[in-house]
Amino acid sequence: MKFSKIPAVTITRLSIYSRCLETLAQEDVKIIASDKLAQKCGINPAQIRKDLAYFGEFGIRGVGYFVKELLFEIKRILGLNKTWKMALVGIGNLGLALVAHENFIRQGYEFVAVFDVDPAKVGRRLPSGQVIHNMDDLDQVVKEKGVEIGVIATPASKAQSAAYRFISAGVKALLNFAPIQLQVPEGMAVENVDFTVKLDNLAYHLTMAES
Amino acid sequence: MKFSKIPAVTITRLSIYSRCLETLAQEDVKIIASDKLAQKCGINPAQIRKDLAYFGEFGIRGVGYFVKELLFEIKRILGLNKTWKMALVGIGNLGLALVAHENFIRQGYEFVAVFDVDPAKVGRRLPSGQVIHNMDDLDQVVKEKGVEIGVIATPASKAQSAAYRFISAGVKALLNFAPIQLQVPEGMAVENVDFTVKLDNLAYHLTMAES
DNA sequence: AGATATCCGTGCAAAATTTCACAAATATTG
DNA sequence: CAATATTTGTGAAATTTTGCACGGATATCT
Ligand SMILES: NC(=O)c1ccc[n+]([C@@H]2O[C@H](COP(=O)([O-])OP(=O)(O)OC[C@H]3O[C@@H](n4cnc5c(N)ncnc54)[C@H](O)[C@@H]3O)[C@@H](O)[C@H]2O)c1
Ligand SMILES: NC(=O)c1ccc[n+]([C@@H]2O[C@H](COP(=O)([O-])OP(=O)(O)OC[C@H]3O[C@@H](n4cnc5c(N)ncnc54)[C@H](O)[C@@H]3O)[C@@H](O)[C@H]2O)c1
Repeated sequence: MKFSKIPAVTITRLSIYSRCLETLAQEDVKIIASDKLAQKCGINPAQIRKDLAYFGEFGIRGVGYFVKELLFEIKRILGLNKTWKMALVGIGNLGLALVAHENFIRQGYEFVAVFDVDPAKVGRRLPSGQVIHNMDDLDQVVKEKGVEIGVIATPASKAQSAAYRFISAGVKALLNFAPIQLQVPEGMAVENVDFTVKLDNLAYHLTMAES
Repeated sequence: MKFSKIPAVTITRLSIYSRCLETLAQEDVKIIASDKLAQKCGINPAQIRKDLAYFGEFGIRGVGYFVKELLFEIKRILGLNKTWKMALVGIGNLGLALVAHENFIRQGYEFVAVFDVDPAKVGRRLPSGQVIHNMDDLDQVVKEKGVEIGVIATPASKAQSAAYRFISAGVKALLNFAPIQLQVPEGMAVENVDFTVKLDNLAYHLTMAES
């Protein structure tokens, strides 16, 4: 496990570069310099070069980077040269939007199973094809389908227990939409998506700007 | 404008502390030490004290912090002693979930208007009460209702134009759900909520953990 | 009351991250 | 082909952020 010393922000930025490069590739841009890419991402150009330097040399001096090649390399680094299998717990308002979102599959992420406790929902088939499973079947279904990433979209009060279910089924990565800090064993990867934190940042900024 | 030297991460953490303190208040915990709070948030206790020190002294040595008092102070710092008025553009799958989310109002954020281009949607009233406006009315409605935060949930290709609309209507803060980097004038506050970036982080972690 | 334990606020050092600036490599121009 | 212009990759400096460790304030125990 060469966890080495690569900063988490670097990974986050790689993801942003990848996004940007995808757009450029669509626009049929062949080559791009770190300056231009930096401008597009709102990031310092030296930063981009430093980030890439953790993983190798991908550019040509005096020229720049081949868009497609760099995109391919970044995706390889991030592990996006495969499709990751996700399962969702809590198919409410947000869960439905997530499962319906067809961009995920294009990015290499697929919902292979969904779960809920609501008896009115369990057993129904979603427009995207998945049948809503009972929570009792989580362990079995997760193992059967080889789920790698667990997505939690239950009410906050149920998120921790949902996390435990995933953990004991052997899932090693969680994406949590509930506004709580999950307690997980060492070695688990947890990412929180928290809209309110972002809103609070905006509120602070607006409040400061006034004074 | 005393933008001072307060790190953005500090603001983000304040938001997390506030979340945690709210839970504690509900559990009727009166007093908490930085060590305990730190544990709950997965953060170093000195960090918490440092963060708070930017804004004043809120604790009592040998005792800790009064939960309710600290919560109040943090909310005041973040500017949450008022309700912020938001408008949403793009009432699709995600937009519907956002508008339906009743936690926002509890946290001090309210959707006072929603917009879309789809003629089939414009004019309809949502269960949460708002009528879907045409994009042409954005400028007027935003000014009329005093919208302070613009939320963008359109397809990525339309997000920049939606941003322009908000900007020219005088909105100073944007919450962007589309997976692109918005170009905005100096002084605007923009926060991106990007699920895929989070997923990419998980994918990287899982890929590394294997080797 | 004195001794002991707890815990905040903060100076300072360490660690992490960002940015600069320049050599080296490639391209272009006259 | 030499001179000039780009642009990467990277060491070193600058900046930011984190974490330690301790003085001082408060509480508790004997
Ligand atoms: N909707 C949003 O825009 C939004 C925004 C920010 C955060 N969130 C967070 O996302 C989560 C989901 O939000 P939502 O709006 O979809 O809520 P919701 O109430 O619409 O849906 C929750 C779903 O979880 C299911 N559920 C409840 N308990 C469960 C359990 N123990 N196991 C499995 N499933 C269970 C419910 O049956 C329901 O289908 C919440 O934590 C919310 O705070 C949502
Ligand atoms: N649904 C998700 O879970 C999810 C996840 C990650 C990111 N996103 C992003 O959020 C955004 C919205 O996603 P969605 O799933 O709700 O998409 P959607 O297609 O369901 O909804 C988009 C809505 O925007 C409206 N719209 C289109 N062009 C517009 C314009 N010019 N002005 C105003 N409104 C316009 C459409 O009529 C539609 O109602 C997208 O950028 C998407 O990439 C969504």
